[in-house]
Amino acid sequence: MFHNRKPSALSLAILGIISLEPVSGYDIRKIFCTTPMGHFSTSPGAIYPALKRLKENSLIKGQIVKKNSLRPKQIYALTHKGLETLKEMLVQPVTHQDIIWRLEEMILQFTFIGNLLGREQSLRFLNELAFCIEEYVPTLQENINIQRKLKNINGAFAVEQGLAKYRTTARWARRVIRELENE
Amino acid sequence: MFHNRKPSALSLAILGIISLEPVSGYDIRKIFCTTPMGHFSTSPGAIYPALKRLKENSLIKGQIVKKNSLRPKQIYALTHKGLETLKEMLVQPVTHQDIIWRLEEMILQFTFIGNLLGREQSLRFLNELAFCIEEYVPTLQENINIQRKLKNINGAFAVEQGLAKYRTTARWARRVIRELENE
DNA sequence: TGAGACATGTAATCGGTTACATGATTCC
DNA sequence: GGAATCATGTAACCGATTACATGTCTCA
Repeated sequence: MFHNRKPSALSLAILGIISLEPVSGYDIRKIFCTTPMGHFSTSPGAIYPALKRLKENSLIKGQIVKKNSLRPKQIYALTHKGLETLKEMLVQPVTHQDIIWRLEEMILQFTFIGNLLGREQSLRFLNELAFCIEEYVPTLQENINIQRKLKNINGAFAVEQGLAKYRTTARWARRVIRELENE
Repeated sequence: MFHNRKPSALSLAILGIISLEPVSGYDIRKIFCTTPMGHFSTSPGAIYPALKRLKENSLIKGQIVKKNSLRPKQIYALTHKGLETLKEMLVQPVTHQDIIWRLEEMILQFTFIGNLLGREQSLRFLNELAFCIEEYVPTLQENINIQRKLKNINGAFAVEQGLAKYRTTARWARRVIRELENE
């Protein structure tokens, strides 16, 4: 895992949550159920197997609270390897592909960058994000024109929605950059 | 399929594309590769199996072009059942859950509503979408306050991004409603 | 002492990703 | 006749969903 393939968004979210403070599987599920992070699944059938995989790959370790119980409760913490892996993931440059296919995951990454890597990396990340989006916007604009020429009215409207969302995200990034710089 | 479970977003996209005009699998893939609809996979390993399933469920039928060939080329069209199924999916009311978990899919649906069901249904859909989003916004706002209280600075910023995106989508919907009404 | 929240998990199924394989057509 | 593009598919793998199962603690 993570050597040969990208982690799922859910695994990343779990690693990030655990990096803030050690928690149990149930705690993680509660966070997913009560915050927008729940966007990446709230199902125990996804969360517990994901924890199992992370543990098998030595990215997290579980401390068993109630011993001698048929229902062992575990508190998970990052291992050294887990922390390094997470940090390495968070310093990766933002790519064109990322903003097309994984924008939500990028925002998730930003959440953890502040805590683990500090302001400078947050700024680096936001600048790259804004740059990639601004680079992508003309492509969408062109696509709107194509849809209009094809008389695909709703299609053109739909792409406009995508465009508006990207613009909003770029503006958000620029605003947060200013706020972080003025601290 | 579709009797007992929701179709995947990819299946819906394929049905919608075919509803516009009969096309081959390759044509579909080209559309995915060259438009933002590609958000729902561009991989032949997803598209061809999806076509196969749709065909097995009699939602589409394929007309074989080159007969007696080892590589039969097929042009797919909706069956009566397929058209009815698609229409039925598109008249479903927009729910709270939809805008949290499937917003992109909702926009995709809007693309096809105009062609298949006309202006009135487009307006119905957009009104429901805007209403659900506006209902959801306060929840996000509250979550931002919670994150701030927890001193989770980047977390608060991240939720702000989600909020801004929802607001943008609601404004987009309201704007498109006005444009459709003034036609 | 029973209800409900806390807490952890498994099994069946399904669909997407990646990588691979292969045939058909076009054009130089 | 070779390269590129058109065109259709399969196989291994993986992770998410749904539904189910079960144990534990708290408090009225």
